[in-house]
Amino acid sequence: MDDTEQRILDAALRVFASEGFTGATTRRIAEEANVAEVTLFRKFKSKKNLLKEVLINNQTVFSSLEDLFQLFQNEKDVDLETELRILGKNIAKAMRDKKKDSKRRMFMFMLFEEGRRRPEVSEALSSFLQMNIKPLSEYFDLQIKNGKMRTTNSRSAAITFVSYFVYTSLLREVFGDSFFGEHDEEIERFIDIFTKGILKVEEN
Amino acid sequence: MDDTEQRILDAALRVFASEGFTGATTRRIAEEANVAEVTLFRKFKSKKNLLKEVLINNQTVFSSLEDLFQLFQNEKDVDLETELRILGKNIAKAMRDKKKDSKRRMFMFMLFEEGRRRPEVSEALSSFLQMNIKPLSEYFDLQIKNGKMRTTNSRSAAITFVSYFVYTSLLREVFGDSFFGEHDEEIERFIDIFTKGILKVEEN
DNA sequence: CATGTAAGTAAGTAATTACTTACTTACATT
DNA sequence: AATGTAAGTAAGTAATTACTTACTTACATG
Repeated sequence: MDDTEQRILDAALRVFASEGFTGATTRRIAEEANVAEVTLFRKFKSKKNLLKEVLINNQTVFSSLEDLFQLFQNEKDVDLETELRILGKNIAKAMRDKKKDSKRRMFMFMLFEEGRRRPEVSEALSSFLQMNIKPLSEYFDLQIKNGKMRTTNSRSAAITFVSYFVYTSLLREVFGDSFFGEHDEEIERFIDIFTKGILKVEEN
Repeated sequence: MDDTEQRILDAALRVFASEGFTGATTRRIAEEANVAEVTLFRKFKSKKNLLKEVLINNQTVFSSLEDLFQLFQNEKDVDLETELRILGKNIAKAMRDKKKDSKRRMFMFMLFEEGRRRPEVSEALSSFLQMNIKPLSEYFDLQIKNGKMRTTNSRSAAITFVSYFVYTSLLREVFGDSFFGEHDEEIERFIDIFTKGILKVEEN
């Protein structure tokens, strides 16, 4: 809505993401937003409240996974493995491409730290995570119904899937690409395991 | 070695874990260790240096996964799924039981945050993660050789396995047990997916 | 032109915090 | 008994930080 407010919110997201909540200073946020520090306090009473507003401001944006799924819901003739492979690569691509997304991921990560101490934060974080896991669960339920997926707990499958992407994107953020090799190949291997499992199947 | 030093190191681990590096104060650490603040500075020049020493002090302790594997290396007649199930539950148990471990996990988690800004920290963290992933990879390589596991990239398998436990233990730490249900059941379901995959297998 | 609004400038306050200095106490070793 | 060592006490410094107050400037609207 308000240009100044939005600039402060954006700057806060960036600074919180890179410095953590405790490490972020209101001065630095104000600088980054090109406003006087006092303006920040006029608009958002306190630093704590600013964090809360950043959370509210980004709630819809955070649920980016949801969009990606809409691509798939209707096509019933593609096999599941291919579909997941495409999905995985899209997620990875979305993570890699947008610099803004990197900030958002780091912000989310900061929320984990902060959430341990502040219940409001952990609540917001929880609902965000549910937002990612829920559509994935529903997608898996659909696949089970369509007979493409064996009967497993869809939520567990979703958590397993999300675990991998959250964890590896975290590692990439901290260590750069040195920790593993090529992004897409790594994902291929994960999808292979996720779909087919690691067990050797006896051939009859 | 030195009782006082060790008490400070232990206290630092706890406080860093619960407050983060920036949030932790030297006063609080000193209190927690029952020493005068000045003693802390005499022993460990600076707060930064204290973090470094905590890292060094806990390097061996962190590689707890390694111990768990020694249980398995020799038994060749147990099937892989059962073995992994037991391993998974042991990891979960180790995470749940020891309060000290909770602090260590949170400390590790703090390192992720801090590692983005301090290369020495991310280095230490990296070598710790390798310590967990490496024995697991080797274990998988052995299973492949023994014909119990199909040929996949063992490192990818290890990362997938570790992802799940890191991510879920993180969630449990932040949200308590409310986020998912019973620990052991959840792990059963993960192992089921990890070993057999989610795809429906055509029956001939 | 008058008034209200959104923003800035400048200065400051009170608390916190990493870290220091100077001196003291308690204890162990020679 | 003398000396060294590890620890404490007390006080303080310089910087930072969240947040406030008082006043000013620029602009838009009636």
